[in-house]
Amino acid sequence: MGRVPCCEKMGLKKGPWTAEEDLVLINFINHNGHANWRALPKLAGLLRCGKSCRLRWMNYLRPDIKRGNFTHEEEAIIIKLHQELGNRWSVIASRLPGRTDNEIKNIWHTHLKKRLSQRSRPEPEARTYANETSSSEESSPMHSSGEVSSENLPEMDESFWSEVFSGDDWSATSDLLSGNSDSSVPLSESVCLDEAESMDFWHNLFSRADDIVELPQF
DNA sequence: AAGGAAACCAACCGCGGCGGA
DNA sequence: CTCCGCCGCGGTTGGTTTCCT
Repeated sequence: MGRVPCCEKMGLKKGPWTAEEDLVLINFINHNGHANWRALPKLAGLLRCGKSCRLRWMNYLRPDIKRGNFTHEEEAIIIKLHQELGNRWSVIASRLPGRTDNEIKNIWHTHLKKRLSQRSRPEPEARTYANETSSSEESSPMHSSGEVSSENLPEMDESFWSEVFSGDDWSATSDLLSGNSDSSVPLSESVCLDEAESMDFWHNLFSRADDIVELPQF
């Protein structure tokens, strides 16, 4: 008896999501919604458990997610709400539009908790999160919340996609995207994006993927 | 330049709550 | 009323990246 662990079934994939899995999930949800997470991976043709799909969507792929650094205002809200609510991350997240409970939880454990505990002491560290956030806008592209304008992005027309998604050969696509392909220039190299740009690149990409990538037949 | 330590964060696990049968 | 299945939540892990010595 007992609950069957969600990924215990044979053949279900675990670990980091690939770009093509993301696309399949996004396309499926865009077309069909996510009324039933349990059934979704099967219908979408993903070798993932529903839980994993839900987590990926909720924490990373949702279009309304705000990426990038937390502002001081957001941090203050988190601290305040945590004082009021404790570890009720989903409630806290609901008060911060665009932020996920997972993200808030991570920020809390990695920065805010530490900072609060150090508050009574001076901060000798050269590299504190406060320093990062205060300087991020101007100095750190990785953490910048600034937008990468679409004109900076590579043109993603049909030929781009036909190159990236050549038929049903997803592994080749993966190789191309990850730069493992020895037969062509890796995408990451050819477009020379830093991390923040990549993020926007993928957001742009996802928003346009609908028109280009066919859903698996089911 | 290299190796170790610390930081970061995506993803997994397991439990509790809720709703339908 | 009870059981069962699903969803959502919070805690935790582990791989990767960055920093420090």
